[in-house]
Amino acid sequence: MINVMPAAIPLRDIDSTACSIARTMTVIGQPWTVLVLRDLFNGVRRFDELAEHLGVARNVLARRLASLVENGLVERVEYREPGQRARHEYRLTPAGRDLRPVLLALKDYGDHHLAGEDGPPMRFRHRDCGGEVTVRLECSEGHRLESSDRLVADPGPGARPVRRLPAG
Amino acid sequence: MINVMPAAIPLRDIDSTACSIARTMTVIGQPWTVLVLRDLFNGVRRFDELAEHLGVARNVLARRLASLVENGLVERVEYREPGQRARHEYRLTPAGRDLRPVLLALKDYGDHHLAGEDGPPMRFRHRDCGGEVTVRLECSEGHRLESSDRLVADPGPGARPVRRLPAG
DNA sequence: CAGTATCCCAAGCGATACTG
DNA sequence: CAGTATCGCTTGGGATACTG
Repeated sequence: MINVMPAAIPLRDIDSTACSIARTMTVIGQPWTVLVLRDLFNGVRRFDELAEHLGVARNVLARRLASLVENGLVERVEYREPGQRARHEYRLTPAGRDLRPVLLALKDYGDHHLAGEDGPPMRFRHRDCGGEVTVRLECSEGHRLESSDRLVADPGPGARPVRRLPAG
Repeated sequence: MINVMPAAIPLRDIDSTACSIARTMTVIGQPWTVLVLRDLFNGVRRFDELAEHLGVARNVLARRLASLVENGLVERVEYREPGQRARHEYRLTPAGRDLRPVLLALKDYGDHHLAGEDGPPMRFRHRDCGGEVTVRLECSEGHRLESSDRLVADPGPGARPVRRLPAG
């Protein structure tokens, strides 16, 4: 049993933008970004391939990739196949690969609530056994949370009160 | 050991928009939407509260809430405290609550990669034991995936080939 | 309190054309 | 192949004022 400290700052007084969810959204929240990441996870790596598969304007794709590189999620790598001229490709960095649970959670939700009659368009499987992979909630004591209503939020050490404008 | 069928359609030939990730993003991908959901999860329920806490323009908030209601993630409920006049509040529906893993995955990523020196601004704990809750990847055979590179994607039953424009 | 209506303005998408 | 440059146009945010 872990001791739960009383909340110093009520949740609703925490600065809304100093929040890990908000911060992550600033990095992946723009249109196309998540789909670019999905394709990178799926092995689509070259600029033209991405542009065609996504159906996105090329300048937009260039911006998104630049932003992903700038944020350290993707790296641009030059490589040369034997006998070919040099090319470059985009690869997820370790930090980028850490977004896998986000994409998987998005996929799980879509499968459950937005899929057609045919079932999910894509599947993620465990490479070792072929079992279908999903996200689960689990606490540090090893309990699995079947339902998310056993979960409670409170402020952490980095919480900041809302900055209100000084009256006057 | 589950038998893994060979992929009928190569991954990169799957229609990019007929994808559970893309579908979920159409529902929660607009600016502010995820933060509205976060606040609803945290118990902020009334329009003005949301507007003030988020710092969003009121017409924008109205649009976002309407969209969430339309998509079945949120419901608008009228209620009356004794002696008060009627009010209404916004509540997550069961479908909306199913987005919890998405928000938690976003939070986990932000905590690991984008948090300041003070540590995470918010914590999710197991109501029963106080342990910190995180997302995990797990397969249907019960194996936990410590690293996401043990994961492989392939087309599911709902996969559709890219619709190419007929040449001509 | 809980929105709606209106306006202005900036960001940003997509198309197209161009470059190494 | 892999982008960059430019442009027109729409979307959509924010501020403000108004309504039940």
